[in-house]
Amino acid sequence: MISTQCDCHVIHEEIVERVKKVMPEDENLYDLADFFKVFGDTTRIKILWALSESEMCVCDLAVLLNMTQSAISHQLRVLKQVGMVKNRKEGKIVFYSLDDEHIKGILDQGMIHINEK
Amino acid sequence: MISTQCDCHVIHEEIVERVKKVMPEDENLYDLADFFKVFGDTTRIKILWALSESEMCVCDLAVLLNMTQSAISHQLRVLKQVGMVKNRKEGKIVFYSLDDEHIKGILDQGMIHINEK
DNA sequence: TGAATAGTTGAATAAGTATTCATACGTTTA
DNA sequence: TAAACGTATGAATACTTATTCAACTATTCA
Repeated sequence: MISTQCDCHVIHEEIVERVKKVMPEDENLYDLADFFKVFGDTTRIKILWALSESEMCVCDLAVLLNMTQSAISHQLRVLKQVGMVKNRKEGKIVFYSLDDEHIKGILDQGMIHINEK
Repeated sequence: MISTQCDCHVIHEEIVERVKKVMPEDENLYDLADFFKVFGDTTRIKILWALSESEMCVCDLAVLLNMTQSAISHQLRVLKQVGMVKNRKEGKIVFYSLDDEHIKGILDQGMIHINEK
């Protein structure tokens, strides 16, 4: 037992029990946090936003974001691992594009939200 | 100029220019990443999910999440700073609740998304 | 007033992560 | 085949951040 620092949860027992029942499984909440974590980085946000507009190669993205190819490549790897982008090879050039039709919607909704605040 | 490692962006100049035009301001994208970053932590996700069900005091949350009051308190501070939760005091007890009606919708949408994958 | 309770806070620690650098890989072209 | 190009990758570094610990505030109650 970690948290027995105070006793008011005994008084609020009904509330705590009720909330406990509607809480999703720990594993799902962990996955959910991991999902949002991907959007919690400016570089990845920019890459996703760019790709929502057009397929682009690594070099294009590096120029667009004014960053090194290496940094972009590392982040593309993260995005591919979580299934948000896919790629195709054309000679030496690797073109990346979105692999999830919900991405733009999520970005848009987030943007609407922060503009409301 | 950071990224002049390759030249294919010259060939793709039209694409890069077009994407550049639709990209939101850097500041907005930074804010957007910060917004999602809040959801990118299991503890905060759990707190938000719990509060979406019921107002709760710090102690209740600590018991529910099996964490120390201190850890919960620190995260509640973060959530309050970004305007996601508010609190009211009743004697010694501080009750927290959601201060943003979109939170539950965003959590739900995220959950639907990861369950689809 | 003094002890107990609920919560907050600052500093320290530990864990995670974004970028850089150097290098390696695969493809094209001279 | 050698050089050049576009990309990927591993290790190192620097930075961020979640939790813990100890101390502190504010409120209640005996």
